[in-house]
Amino acid sequence: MPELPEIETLREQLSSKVKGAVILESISYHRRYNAPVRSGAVISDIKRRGKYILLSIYTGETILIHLGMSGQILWNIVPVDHMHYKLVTDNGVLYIRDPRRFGRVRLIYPGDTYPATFKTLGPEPGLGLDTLSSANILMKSSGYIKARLLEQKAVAGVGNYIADEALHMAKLHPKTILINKKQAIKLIKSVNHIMLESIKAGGVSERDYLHIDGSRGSYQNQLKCYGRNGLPCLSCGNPLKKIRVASRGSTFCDVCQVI
DNA sequence: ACTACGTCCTGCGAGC
DNA sequence: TGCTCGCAGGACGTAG
Repeated sequence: MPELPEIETLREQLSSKVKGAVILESISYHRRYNAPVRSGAVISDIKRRGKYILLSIYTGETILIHLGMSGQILWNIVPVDHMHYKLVTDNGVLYIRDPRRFGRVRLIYPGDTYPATFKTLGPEPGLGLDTLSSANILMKSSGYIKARLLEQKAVAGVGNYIADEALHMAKLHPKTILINKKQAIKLIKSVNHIMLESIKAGGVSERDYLHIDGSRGSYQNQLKCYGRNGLPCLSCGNPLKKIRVASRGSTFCDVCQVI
């Protein structure tokens, strides 16, 4: 959390606010969140890659934002605590609140290298996703299937809830190692479907995640697996179980989801 | 080149 | 009631 659907929702919401806005001040309250952009710089565009938000500036710099697991972006709402960054523009103020401080803000200059994960990041989800290509990437990787999804090489932006939901939809146990092509394609299609549905619902506001106006997403109401440990599986009624896979909590149905 | 693991962090709920 | 403990979890640095 926040995963790709949450970040995409924030990007959409910020788009009309920041495009063309003139930056007046960029203030860092913690070294992890720092983008020393000069006053007067104009934001030309807002993009997203995986779970990153990229604010492009006309002169070529990019403000790179990652929200870690508890980060929030608020527009014209001053956080009461855990405020680590503020971007003042002539159109409003962008605040970053992040209780666990796993997030990051940095300024990329033209010619600078992006974080290492950008190199291995897989394709973006969407109606045009090449499911066969992503399935092949998934089949070439090794280890537990849950860990392989979280590597984000087959599809970018997968986090823990999307991985758990997709594995449940594709009826695969998180500790599955061997999968055939049919299973791989089904899993990729599940990932893509869940991401698109979650974007439609404005993401999951289960814990920290909020929209830029402080309102909540609603996809948490459609989760069939994640966060439902002990509750009945919505497919078969069997109580869902929780185990640790790749150092992460993994909720699954040991009747529906087989290795 | 690859994989695996420790690190960063605070809030909250479980258990004693 | 009040304490401690463990978990929540994405990305990155480093070790092997």
